[in-house]
Amino acid sequence: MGVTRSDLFTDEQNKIAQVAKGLAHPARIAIIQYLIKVNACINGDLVNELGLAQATISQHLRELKELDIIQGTIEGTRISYCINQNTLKTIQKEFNTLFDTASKGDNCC
Amino acid sequence: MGVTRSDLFTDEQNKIAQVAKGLAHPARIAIIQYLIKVNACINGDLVNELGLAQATISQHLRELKELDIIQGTIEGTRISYCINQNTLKTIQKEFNTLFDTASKGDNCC
DNA sequence: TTTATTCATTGCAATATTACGATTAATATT
DNA sequence: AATATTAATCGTAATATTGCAATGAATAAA
Repeated sequence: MGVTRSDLFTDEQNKIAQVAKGLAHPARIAIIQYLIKVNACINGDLVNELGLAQATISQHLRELKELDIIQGTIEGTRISYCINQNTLKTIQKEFNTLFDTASKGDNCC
Repeated sequence: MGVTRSDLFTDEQNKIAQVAKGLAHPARIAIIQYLIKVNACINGDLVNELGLAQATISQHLRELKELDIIQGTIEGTRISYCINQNTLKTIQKEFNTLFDTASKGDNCC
């Protein structure tokens, strides 16, 4: 065990959970917020900004990149990272869909 | 290591990450969706619905309860669970705040 | 060419999460 | 009282995540 039984759930449920997992670390929230603020930056900037080791930042960036929340452009020895606004908009819609249906029901117990 | 350095981040960043972590499992998404659909249900209903063991469902319910996303009312030997709509609305606002600022900037790299 | 800069990757240790059987506690039912 | 139902909790195993030092690869600068 220790492994999520994703076979038991719908693609939609797995997808939302996966995105939520991508947002489930304050460093990754901080990276997203910083990228929104400065539009684009490199790994080294985030190391200074967040105070985590370079390898750790790199790991968080990879996770965000795998979810297509950010993208990177090679510039010599540097890689310029930025937000993928389309993905973020899609995620926002998915969360809102989940939340909106809740406010329609009667209250409860 | 293996422990999140939450001291490095703002309360807001930690809070959003914590909520995201609560949503970061398909079973918990499924529980939320099911509760929205049927308004209220008990642990046993979710065991049948999701196909996970009773102890596992109980664990997921506790996590959702700790985040105040759901609440439970004791009814004899049963506990009736339901969505806490206020919390869900607050969460929705927090996520939208995070995402909305992103669409204002220039695109990027 | 040598050195510096930048970042991904690897390997490891510490901790967290997921899942479930077994047990316990509490209330209903007979 | 004895039994059934329901769900929390405990203990344990398997796996995932977090963090960092060290290394490697790639380009830039001297």
